[in-house]
Amino acid sequence: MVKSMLNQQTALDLTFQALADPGRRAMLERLSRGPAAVSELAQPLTMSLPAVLQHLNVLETAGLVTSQKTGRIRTCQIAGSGLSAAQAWLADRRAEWEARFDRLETYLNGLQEEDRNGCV
Amino acid sequence: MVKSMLNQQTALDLTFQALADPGRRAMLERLSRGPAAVSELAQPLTMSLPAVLQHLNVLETAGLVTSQKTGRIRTCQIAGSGLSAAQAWLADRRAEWEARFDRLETYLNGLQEEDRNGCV
DNA sequence: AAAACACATAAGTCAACACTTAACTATTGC
DNA sequence: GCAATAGTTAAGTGTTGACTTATGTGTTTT
Repeated sequence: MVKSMLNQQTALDLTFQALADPGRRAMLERLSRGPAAVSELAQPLTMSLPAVLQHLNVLETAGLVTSQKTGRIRTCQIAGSGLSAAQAWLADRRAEWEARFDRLETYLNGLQEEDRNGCV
Repeated sequence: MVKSMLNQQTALDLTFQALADPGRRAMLERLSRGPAAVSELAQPLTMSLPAVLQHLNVLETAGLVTSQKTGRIRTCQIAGSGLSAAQAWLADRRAEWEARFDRLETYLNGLQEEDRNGCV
């Protein structure tokens, strides 16, 4: 369990790191609209093919993309599950923050109420 | 409009980059439970104070945290809006992916139907 | 006023990233 | 079989990132 927690933290590192690059995000955007070959992913990007391969590797290591090769063509697809860990982390933080925000609001409303009742 | 789009991409870069570090995520986790002073953020982390300040700077530049100084104490708080851009991007990708997945499923069901009807 | 506190800035180091070009390997089409 | 295609691997380079220590600046406390 301890190990899985550490792994999870590392997984989040890899995920957010992977998402931090605009080229990689562009690749993910393309893949979210359907599978694509490596050269298809490379086409809109202004970089060499080896560079694209390296980015692809980052995405695969992060579990955001899977690929398999048939013949001389490697077909890549997005891995929906990879995105959800990142999404969940963000949602958790927002939820906690908003809960705090709501409590603060309630507290302030309480103060206002006391004020109206002449309590100092 | 072009400029704002570029800025937004840069903003996502900064956001995901900021989220990629476990120390910074720890700081955000702490801040999602309420405001904190710099040394309070630093306390659980095994690094020097200047390092924490640098991380804090990254978080502020990414718009994930705000802070103001009163006296000799700088109080930091999470900026909920900063997280939402990242959340939105992830949600968009997932939505597109899931829509495609659903269409595929529908298509496969259609094939199965045809099969049952003896169509080849 | 002196000491302690809470942060801030500077400068330097070491590793990780994002590329590049060059050379190589397996398919596929002719 | 030979050439073109699609991807792969290796090695090198410049930049950025994550720290560090040393030193400096206001602000309280005593």
